[in-house]
Amino acid sequence: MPNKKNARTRHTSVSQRRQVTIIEVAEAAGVSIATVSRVMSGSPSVRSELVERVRRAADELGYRPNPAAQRLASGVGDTIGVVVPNLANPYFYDVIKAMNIAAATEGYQMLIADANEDPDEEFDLSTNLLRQVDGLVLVSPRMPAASLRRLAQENVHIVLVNRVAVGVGLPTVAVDNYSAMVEICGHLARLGHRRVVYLAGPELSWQNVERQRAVEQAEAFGLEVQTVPAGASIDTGHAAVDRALELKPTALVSFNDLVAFGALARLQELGVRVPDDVSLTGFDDIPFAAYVSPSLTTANSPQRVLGQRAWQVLHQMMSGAEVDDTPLVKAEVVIRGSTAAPTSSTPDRLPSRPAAGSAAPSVH
Amino acid sequence: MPNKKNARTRHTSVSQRRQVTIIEVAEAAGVSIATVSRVMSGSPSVRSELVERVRRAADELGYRPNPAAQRLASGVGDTIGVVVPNLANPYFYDVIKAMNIAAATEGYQMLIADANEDPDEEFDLSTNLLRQVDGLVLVSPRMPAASLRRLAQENVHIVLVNRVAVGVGLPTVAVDNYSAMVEICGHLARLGHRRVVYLAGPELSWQNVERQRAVEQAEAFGLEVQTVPAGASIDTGHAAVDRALELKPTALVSFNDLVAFGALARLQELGVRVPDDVSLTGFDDIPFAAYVSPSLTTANSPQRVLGQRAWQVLHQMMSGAEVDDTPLVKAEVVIRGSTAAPTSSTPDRLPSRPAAGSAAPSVH
DNA sequence: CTGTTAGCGCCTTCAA
DNA sequence: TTGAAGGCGCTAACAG
Repeated sequence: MPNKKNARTRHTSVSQRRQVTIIEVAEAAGVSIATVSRVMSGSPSVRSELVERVRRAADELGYRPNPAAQRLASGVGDTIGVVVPNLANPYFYDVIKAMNIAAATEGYQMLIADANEDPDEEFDLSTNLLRQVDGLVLVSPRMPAASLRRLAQENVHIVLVNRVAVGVGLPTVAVDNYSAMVEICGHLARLGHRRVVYLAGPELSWQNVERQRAVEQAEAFGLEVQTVPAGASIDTGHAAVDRALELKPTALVSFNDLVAFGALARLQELGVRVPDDVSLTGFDDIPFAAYVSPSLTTANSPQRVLGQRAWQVLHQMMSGAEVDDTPLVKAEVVIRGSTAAPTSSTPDRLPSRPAAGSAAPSVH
Repeated sequence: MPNKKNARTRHTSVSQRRQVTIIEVAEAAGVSIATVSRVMSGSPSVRSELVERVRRAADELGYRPNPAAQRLASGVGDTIGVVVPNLANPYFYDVIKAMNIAAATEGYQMLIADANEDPDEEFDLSTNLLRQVDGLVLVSPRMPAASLRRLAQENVHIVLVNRVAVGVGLPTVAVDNYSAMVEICGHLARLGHRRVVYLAGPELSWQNVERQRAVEQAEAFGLEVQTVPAGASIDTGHAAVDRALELKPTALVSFNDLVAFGALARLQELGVRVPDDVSLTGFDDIPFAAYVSPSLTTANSPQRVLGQRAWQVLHQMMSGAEVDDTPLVKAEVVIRGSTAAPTSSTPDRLPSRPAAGSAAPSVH
């Protein structure tokens, strides 16, 4: 508890009024606190006259139950926790937003934690949240399976999003990354591409593992695949391009859209044209993928569905229902302007200018 | 409390263990619960030998204090609430993320609520959150001043972000929208633009009021300004373009970047070239503004600073410190590719094709 | 420095 | 259908 009570600033002029408790309501209504409690929780076994009286007293006094007390007494609350690797990634927002809406519909609130792409922090935040929420959603967790297993042992309901962990016994909601990525590679192969570089995501990311597996699998289609480590954000994509180009690929396959954006910016700085000189693909189809230029060929990972389903599963667990193991969610490949057939004259030497003029976007 | 306890699914195989309480730790360590409490809260007045014994007992048993009980007993907690109009707007990401990081550094957690651009829900969510958090941040609230005033009366610390409300007595952290928008208009005027349409944001948004005020003020520069209502999201921008074009402007000034993105997409569908046929500006400089094509002229609203400052102010209030009224944060205008001098041949009739080929991004 | 003891506000048997 | 009373787990005086 980092806090002290009883603060006062020149902004808080009005005399702070204490919390209205159930006792005051009971007195005002001339009933016992038990009755008030019953009325507040909508118990049917209260004479309607009393219900009326209590209701009136309650909102005249502006009574609102104290959640901490409710939770302490009843053992349950109305909030769920969510841990994400990085709050700055739009991909997660859609998942979170969908989840939040679904949860709010049933009266639940959301405690959010940002792990900053750090697996250890992820675990710490999770254990911490565990104590105060009724359910926990881990979105794309990077923490090791052993950590997940420890969490699974705890007395809280947990669901995993976009992380399939075998032998952990946690229900999972995930996208079929593999198939979609195979399709993307197939698309490139059909266009006539041969040399492809995969701009890899975070090593510990299940999604990265799946996508990379697919890309490598694509060698069966005659693609020659090499991998360059990048990450999950715009700047890692930007930074990885130079190494990737040394391998003289005709196409760059990015871990996700953000990496692709970064790569695109760098390519433009270098004067390498997309898709004329090199094709580029993303993954996730975040809302901006359609608005960059050239618009990005990517795979539409249905975030909203994921979010809704995650809540649905969690809710099932919390209400003691049997949990359906949900199948992988399909991701649709979206062909846009950033991919095309390779030209015969793949540039063997690159332009030496470090950056084009004012048109070149700067990366922060 | 929407919840029931005691759920069981085929996933939760291990026998759920009860919460370890302070009593068990006390017994295991052979001390009183008061001592355990002291040790856990780092009180200096405990013999180091006992500290040691308690610590060992605590983590052997895996003891973690129950936050609900702590909060009930002490009256304070360690979580702050945040209400945003729309979680899907990237503008808010950075504000939230910065705030979250700052708060986490001091041991605070974040309860998030999405008001879905609905002022009433905003108020409800706020009053609800009020009961269970130690501080509340309202980001760009659209609710009426009267509602804010009621909230201000409550026994919680509140800070406003990007909403200046006079006579409400709530500390505020905000961007200087007005000056930046005046600058944007000046930029257009210097380029030689005369007829400008403002794609307005949400009516109840203070930021919109400020930006619109600035645009209208720009008539002093010789700009002829007309306003078309749009909103705060991509699709509202997309939808507003047709009406805007009827006014035959040489430049479109958008409420924010998202609206500009939507407008850009629609303009491209119509075959109207940016900036050749019409210039376009945004506001906020979200990370993607540099990556669309043409890259967007906009104003860099320093979200991170806002987030940090919001936390700083809130923290000051919560710790009873005097609150500095912070001055408006300056927004820098960023000139990019979407603005240029108007050509003499402003298209009087538009191309009739409803949409260009595969290059036209689709809006969802 | 340490232990005892009231509560914090509410829920929930258990009787009536 | 209602009320009385015992906790929920912890903090914070207050004694010693």
